[in-house]
Amino acid sequence: MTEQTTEGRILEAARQVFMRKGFAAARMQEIADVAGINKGLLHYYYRNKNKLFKAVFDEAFERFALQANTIFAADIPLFEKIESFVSEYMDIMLENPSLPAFVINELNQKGEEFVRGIMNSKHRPNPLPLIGQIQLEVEAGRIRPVNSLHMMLNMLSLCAFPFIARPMFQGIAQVDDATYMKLMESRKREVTDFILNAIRLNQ
Amino acid sequence: MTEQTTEGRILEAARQVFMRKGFAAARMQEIADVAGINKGLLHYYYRNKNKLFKAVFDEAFERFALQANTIFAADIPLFEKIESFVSEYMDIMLENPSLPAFVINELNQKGEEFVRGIMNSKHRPNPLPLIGQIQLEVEAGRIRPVNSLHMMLNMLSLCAFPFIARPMFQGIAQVDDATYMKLMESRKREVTDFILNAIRLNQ
DNA sequence: GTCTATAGGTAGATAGAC
DNA sequence: GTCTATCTACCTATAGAC
Repeated sequence: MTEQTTEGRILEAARQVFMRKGFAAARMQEIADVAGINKGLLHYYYRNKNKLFKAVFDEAFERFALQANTIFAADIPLFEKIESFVSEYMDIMLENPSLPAFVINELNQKGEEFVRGIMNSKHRPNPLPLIGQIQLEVEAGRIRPVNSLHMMLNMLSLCAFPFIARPMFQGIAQVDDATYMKLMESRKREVTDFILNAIRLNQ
Repeated sequence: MTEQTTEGRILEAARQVFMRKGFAAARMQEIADVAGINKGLLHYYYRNKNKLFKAVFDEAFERFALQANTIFAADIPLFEKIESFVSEYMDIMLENPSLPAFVINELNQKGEEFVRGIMNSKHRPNPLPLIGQIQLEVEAGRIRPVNSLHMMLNMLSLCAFPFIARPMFQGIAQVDDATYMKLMESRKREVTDFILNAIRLNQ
């Protein structure tokens, strides 16, 4: 799967290094080493560290936002939507376990300006369709009277947190990487049931 | 509330800068400026950047672990424990909103060695009492048959994630700092109900 | 396009005067 | 204890040969 073009190999190497170290601790030299090319070439393709980082970050962020928005806006019943959100969202993270922490960390450390730039991009997350749908179900009395904003936050929290807090979790639970992955796999069913039970009315 | 001793003012300044920028992006010069002292003094009190950072991080981590462990091990019924955990844990974070993201970010970026050191410390988080208690309730048939490890993860996720993902959340929901804080305050009740409803048996 | 060499700037840390 | 001055190392970025 190694990229063939130099530009592609640089981007792939940058992904690795930026995700592991974060922007501030990442070194252009290390990216060049991982890519197996000379440091000067990084500046030939991407003028400076910031632009290289932005290329990596934007791609990572959009992958998440796009997938999420597709599910948020899908025209299916709420319970099905919750199930597909949890399952599909956790699948993306399982394929790319360090991506969520990377995005969150950088949003926390870069300044407000950076965050504003991201949030004004075309592919920003837009949970409004889901929030509206939850509200409708509440008003129709078909689920418990939950606050729709908090409800959406709950869904995100339950899916994403275990990946973001992975080092802490593995440290506490004393599990190796393979076990951790299996736990995340089984978590899809567990979280779906948890959410559905929380909002289902007693029949 | 300004610290009187020089050492105290250094530590307070280091807290501010490290929490906002993270270890790698934090500058000793900025810490000195915030503390209103000379850069050389930082090295007089704390030999180097690493030691100063460790002083800040350890204190932050232990504050969280200690409070959590107290609740985890309390000898009270599960439903009360959930309620007090959510309420008290979110209170700590409300008093110190950038602390959870700081701890998580650094655990993600520093190497395995660092994480191992933290997790072997005396005051590491120990959720075993809570996990055992959940398991007992399940076996006794008093709550739904949830997986106790995931259940504990759910509690942590619902409380901590909104603070860790705060920039993203505020960006998406377009809310200012004051509104955000009010939302987190109301979230205590919302999350408690959410969890209890998820595990309560239909009577 | 890709390399070598190096400029230019900055960070952490130390030495030594007061 | 606190400051000034400075050393050394490293990092980003550029210039220029091939």
